[in-house]
Amino acid sequence: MLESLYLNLGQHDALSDAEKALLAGAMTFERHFATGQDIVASGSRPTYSTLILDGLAARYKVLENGGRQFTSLQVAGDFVDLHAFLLKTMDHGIVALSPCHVIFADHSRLRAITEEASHLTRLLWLDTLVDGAIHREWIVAMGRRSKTSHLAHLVCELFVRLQVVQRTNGMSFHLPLSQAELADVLGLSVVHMNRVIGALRKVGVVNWANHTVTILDWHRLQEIAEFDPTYLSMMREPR
Amino acid sequence: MLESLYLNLGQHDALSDAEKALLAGAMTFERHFATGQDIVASGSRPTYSTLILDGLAARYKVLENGGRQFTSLQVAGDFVDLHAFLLKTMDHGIVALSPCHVIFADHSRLRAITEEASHLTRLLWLDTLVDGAIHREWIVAMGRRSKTSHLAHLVCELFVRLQVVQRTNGMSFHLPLSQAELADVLGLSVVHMNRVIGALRKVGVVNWANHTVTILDWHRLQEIAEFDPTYLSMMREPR
DNA sequence: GCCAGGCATTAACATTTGTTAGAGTGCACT
DNA sequence: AGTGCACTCTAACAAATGTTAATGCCTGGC
Repeated sequence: MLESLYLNLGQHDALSDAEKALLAGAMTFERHFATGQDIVASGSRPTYSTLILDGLAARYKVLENGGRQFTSLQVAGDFVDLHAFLLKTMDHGIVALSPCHVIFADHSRLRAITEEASHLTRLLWLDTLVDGAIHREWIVAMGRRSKTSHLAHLVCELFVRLQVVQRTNGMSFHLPLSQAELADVLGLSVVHMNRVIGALRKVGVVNWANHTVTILDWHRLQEIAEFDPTYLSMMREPR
Repeated sequence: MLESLYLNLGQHDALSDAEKALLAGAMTFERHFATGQDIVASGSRPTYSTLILDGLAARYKVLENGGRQFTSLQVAGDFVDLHAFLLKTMDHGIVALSPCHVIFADHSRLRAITEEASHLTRLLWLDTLVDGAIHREWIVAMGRRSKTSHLAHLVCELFVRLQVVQRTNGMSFHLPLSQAELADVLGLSVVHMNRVIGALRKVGVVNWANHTVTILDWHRLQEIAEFDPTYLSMMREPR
């Protein structure tokens, strides 16, 4: 059940069986969310953190003019709101972008982990630090990359992250995002989003149809994106 | 010496004297950096984390075309690279934007804190989570705010953060950033940065001269920015 | 099979933002 | 006082991006 979490945390450092048991023991009940449903509401003060077992979700903020911006995409094995364990109040919402199967980890049990299992605590902390590293990469992409490069970077990042939790299929992966939703990731209008996707298709490095992305030329895609996976900390080493 | 750190961490939850002593015990030597010097190099693997005692620094990445993007601004009381304690490898650089007085905290002693002081560990973790929350707010600003609103938001954020560590003077604060550097924060060209600053000046909510920002109409500035400080977690509560 | 609704795509035009170039300003150094 | 330099500010034009609107395609419900 928690395989994807073990794969996600375990990519950074070895996870012992005892630690896996502690994580499993922190879990409470499961739940399914339909596409478009809010998994966590902005302004709420959750007493548990949500782990995605399967599906795609996103953090987002909505502005007064109605504009929406996604600040992260979350896949299987990701805690969507582990930060709320200490931040307490959600300053943004989390929405299901596909049918999502999730399980909730109780904050009081996470707290017990911080008191009794320092190595596991560091791994959970690290998980939120990688989140932050991804945020920084998005800031760079939004500020200084061309839009084509930004999109290419997103494809690279998602491919690598999905590969860790075994949700890729060869060089393909499922990306159930409409162009309007993608526009809310890159901060573009829908029309321009369409142009940018067209441009990336035109260079021939990806095939993008039916919500499935197939990478045709990984090397060239990585070049266009200037993608360097260092920020994902995928090296297994003592933490 | 560590007053600004105590103020920064202590805004979220009470810091005991014992915890202050643990923090002080983690510190090793101090150092001064001149404006423009790199405090931490991209790609390095530091064995200590850097706390700013005074000055302004920034995290940044440089792209192949020479473009630079700042991903955060760090003020007194901030650890600029606490994340490197667990991420290990720096995927970005940190540069001094003013003369910086810093002190280094040894990673082995931080590790000891995670093993012996769970509440303090949570506060340090929280510190990095607030970092992440600020990143998300920047993503929203870059993607969906007008440039004027983005700039106004930055001014609000810096004012509030500097107030916590007592680096404001009434409604003024020192902001030693050239327009070119500011452009690397917002992801704009220098020319357009100049236009945007002009626009914010024109509405009359700030006075901006000699690297000093004075907020003339806080209420209106906050409105332009749609600034909601929730993300900074400034409420003191058990963590 | 027909229809309604969501989504992708394109066109025409408006607005924002970037680029290049140059003028003005203040300050450190001689 | 004169010079050089970094920074601010402006102008003119080019390129990127947004807006509005329309078209076509697919799919689920009937």
